[in-house]
Amino acid sequence: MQLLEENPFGAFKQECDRALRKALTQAYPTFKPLRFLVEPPSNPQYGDLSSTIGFDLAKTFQVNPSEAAEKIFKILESEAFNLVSEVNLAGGYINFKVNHVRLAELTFKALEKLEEAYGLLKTDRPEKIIVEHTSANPNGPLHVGTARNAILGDCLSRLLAARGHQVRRHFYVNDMGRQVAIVAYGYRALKEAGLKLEGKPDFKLGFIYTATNAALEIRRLKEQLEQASGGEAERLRRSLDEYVAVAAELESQNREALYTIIEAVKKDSNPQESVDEILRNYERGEEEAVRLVKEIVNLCLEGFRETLRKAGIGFDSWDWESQLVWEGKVKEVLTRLRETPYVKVQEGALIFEVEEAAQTLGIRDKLNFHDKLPPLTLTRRDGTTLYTTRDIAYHLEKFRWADRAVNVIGVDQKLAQVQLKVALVTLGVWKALEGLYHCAYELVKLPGYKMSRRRGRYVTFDELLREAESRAYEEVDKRSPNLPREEKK
RNA sequence: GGGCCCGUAGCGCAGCCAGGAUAGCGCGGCAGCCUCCUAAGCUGUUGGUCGUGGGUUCAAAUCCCACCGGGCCCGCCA
Repeated sequence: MQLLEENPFGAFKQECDRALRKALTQAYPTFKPLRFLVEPPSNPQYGDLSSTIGFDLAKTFQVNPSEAAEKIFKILESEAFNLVSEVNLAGGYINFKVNHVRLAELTFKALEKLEEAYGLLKTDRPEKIIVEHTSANPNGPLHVGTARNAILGDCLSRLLAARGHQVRRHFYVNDMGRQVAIVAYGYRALKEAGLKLEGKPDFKLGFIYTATNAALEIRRLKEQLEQASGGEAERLRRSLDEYVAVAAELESQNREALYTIIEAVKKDSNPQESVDEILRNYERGEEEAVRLVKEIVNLCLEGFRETLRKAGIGFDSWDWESQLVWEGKVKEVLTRLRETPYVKVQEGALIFEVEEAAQTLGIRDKLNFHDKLPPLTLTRRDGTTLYTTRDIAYHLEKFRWADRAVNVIGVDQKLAQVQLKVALVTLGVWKALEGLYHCAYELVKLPGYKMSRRRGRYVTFDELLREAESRAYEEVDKRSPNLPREEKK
């Protein structure tokens, strides 16, 4: 018997449970226990496993708990046990003690047989699971927020794999966002000026992003200020001051690069439009835009990979958002959703009535969302798609292979994840109802410091790793000062 | 305004869904342990009004209600 060979304590537990069930069919044949009847007691002095069966019986049959327990206990006394060394009665409780000699013997045998796999109980029903995690925007280095995501996702993947599931780790490359287009704008300006930055690629791009964003914001705010007055002007001025401060900080890092970008924005008659143009051209698959954006995204991912390697985190697949769009998967989703009765056109935009869909499909109370579900905008008035719309296409792809898709994403995305689930079920992917799992985590908050990607204020994952390493070194050095330098890690 | 999540030892958390015995774990603190192989370790110990107040129950950290404190969401953003 496998349980005995691989999980001796589990066998002990099963033995107790079975004996109790057998006794129950004799003493209380109508009683139907719904879960495991034994659990570890609050205090080990009572035994190794314990059952509160007396109290459960007392409730259903209106009897005294200790009497009910005693009735069961009397039957157990004549039971021939293998791993149980002692059964005792204590009020409504029945406690079991394990035969330690036998258990130890079996445990050592199991260790010999399983070696490192000991204790990792395999599931009876292995599933194909895609864990999507990290998925950071490729416009700067990974920071402590995305680090939390990466570590969580990687741990979860390892646990699921250890359980015997078929796990694939995916990174969703968000290359169609406005943020990437902003980096592309600044990157192009530097390239045209023949300027090359030094350093780790994702850090370089992080600088370019923040600098370009600041330059664009400063110009936009100045233009708006010319026509504003009163409180509105005050608000704009405050915002402007902030970005000027950001620019001043960047100036101390790389003055030449910053001014090259500012000059480019100054010369541009409509820089915002230029950014949008890059975005549009990229979405269209226009050659030059594709070359530019792909170049910077690949550079950024190179930086990500280096950081993640240091943390021992790897991926099986890097899924590009653009691929979904260019292959027509997003269009297909829209076509199929339009055929459902839940999608309507509102002022030119395509709206998916999520609440209505959930109710009609009868999945409303399986969503764990108790407020009215707001509608989801699938396309803007100009026909362009939104993030969640592309995410629907992405998850359709995931579920072609996977039984389950786990998304490690911050709690702030809760609603979007529910909307995504409803959309998937609407498109007939019923396994998404149980299989799409949002592994939500709280956003990282640093005391007295507000992180902001746009303002270039963030603590990077690399810094965190360096800090962890140096603190570990310090600690080891303190405790054993005479060891050689290889004591690192 | 509506909804969701969180509040348990100095810090980080488990236990709550399916209520039971003296509320656990890690870190930290404190006290010990190296004339030989990893002390990068081990042993012991300290430490809690389970956010507050009601209610249900023989029994509440656990269920119900109210309140307090913190976070999040309710975009033609991602």
